[in-house]
Amino acid sequence: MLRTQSSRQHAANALGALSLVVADRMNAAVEAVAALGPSAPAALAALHEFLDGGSVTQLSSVLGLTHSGTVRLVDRLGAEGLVERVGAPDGRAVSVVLTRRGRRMAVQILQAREKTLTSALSALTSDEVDNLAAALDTMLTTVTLARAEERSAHSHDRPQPWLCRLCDFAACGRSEGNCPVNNAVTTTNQS
Amino acid sequence: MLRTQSSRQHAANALGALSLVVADRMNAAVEAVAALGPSAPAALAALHEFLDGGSVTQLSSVLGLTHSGTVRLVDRLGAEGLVERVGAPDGRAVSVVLTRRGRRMAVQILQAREKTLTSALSALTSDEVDNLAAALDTMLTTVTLARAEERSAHSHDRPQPWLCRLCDFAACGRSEGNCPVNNAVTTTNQS
DNA sequence: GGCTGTGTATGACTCATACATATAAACTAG
DNA sequence: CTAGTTTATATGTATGAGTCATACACAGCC
Repeated sequence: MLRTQSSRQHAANALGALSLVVADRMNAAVEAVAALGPSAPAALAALHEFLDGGSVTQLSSVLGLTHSGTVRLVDRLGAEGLVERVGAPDGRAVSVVLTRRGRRMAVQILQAREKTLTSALSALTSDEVDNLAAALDTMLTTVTLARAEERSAHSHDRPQPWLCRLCDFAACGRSEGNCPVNNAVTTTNQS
Repeated sequence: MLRTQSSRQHAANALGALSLVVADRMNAAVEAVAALGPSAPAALAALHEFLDGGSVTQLSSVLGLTHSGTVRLVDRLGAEGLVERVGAPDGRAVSVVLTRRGRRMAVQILQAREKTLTSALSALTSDEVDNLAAALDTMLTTVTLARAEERSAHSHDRPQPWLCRLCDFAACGRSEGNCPVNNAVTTTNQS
């Protein structure tokens, strides 16, 4: 039926517009907090959430940057007193740890992000939010699987940035098994 | 009730993650087509959809670039044979028009965008899509109004990029009055 | 015909990133 | 125990998109 077709098209278009504007607003809110390059907020959030004390290489793969790009980024963050390089047990590796300022800033970043997101939801009723959440989870699963497939199909192209960058792990419900992204990747053993 | 609260938080987080990944994928799909800078696809789409023959200044405000940045962009697009500068009736102005190649590329860009978006929707039933579309429209209205308010509040900061860049006007239903963004701005006389 | 505003282009610079290479530490083989 | 290989980080150089300040070109008005 034609109605279904055009309805899907309208939904697709609205999804594109909303994704663009929400991502724009998140990035703007988040860069206002940490105004070093586009990757800096994601780096701080990642360190705060699960990577504190990690290596530069780990950080680079999370951000989808080259190693050298990540080195420069850590340099900038270090110059602002947001992170520190400390020696790792492995002599050649480096542990990147958040300073107190860095952690505060990471928290601010996550709060700014959440503020823009809840504001977008503000006109929806609780029921609508629940329905929306279900659809979002389904779509996240779909997209996560699609990404994994693309990556394994032609692995020559550049590393993809981490899908959950800027996520708030507590809100996402990862530890309770409610994160669709995490569930999708673990069932197909992708990182 | 706590359940509602945490449910909203989960929804917000999922919205952030999905927006980020969908925007990433759109941009990736679209930059693969036109590998000139991040703004090039949006410029071609805008010219194709509604701005063909427009001036550099108009383009710059649509893209949220400075005028000079837009001049460089038009230079690049021109060097690739995607657009042409032709004299406008006003001697100082310049009409930026798509070449045949440029228009083809714009169409490809919109198709690539639509492909990533429908793929994200693919696991949803028709009913779910309809519900989702309603929620998306509501959220688009909310966000559009929030943007307009911010813009009027402190108009000193840099121009915001156009919310509907990369939109497919046919799919969005703008001409039938179904575009929530357009409806929101016209009721508050913003552009 | 000379001002004043509007539209476009150019030059010098910034900044984040990539690419290629260098250094240094750890593992492994003989 | 020394030599070669792998892994991790750092640096030098280049690129490319964008900004700011400015210059140039035309239009309308007095």
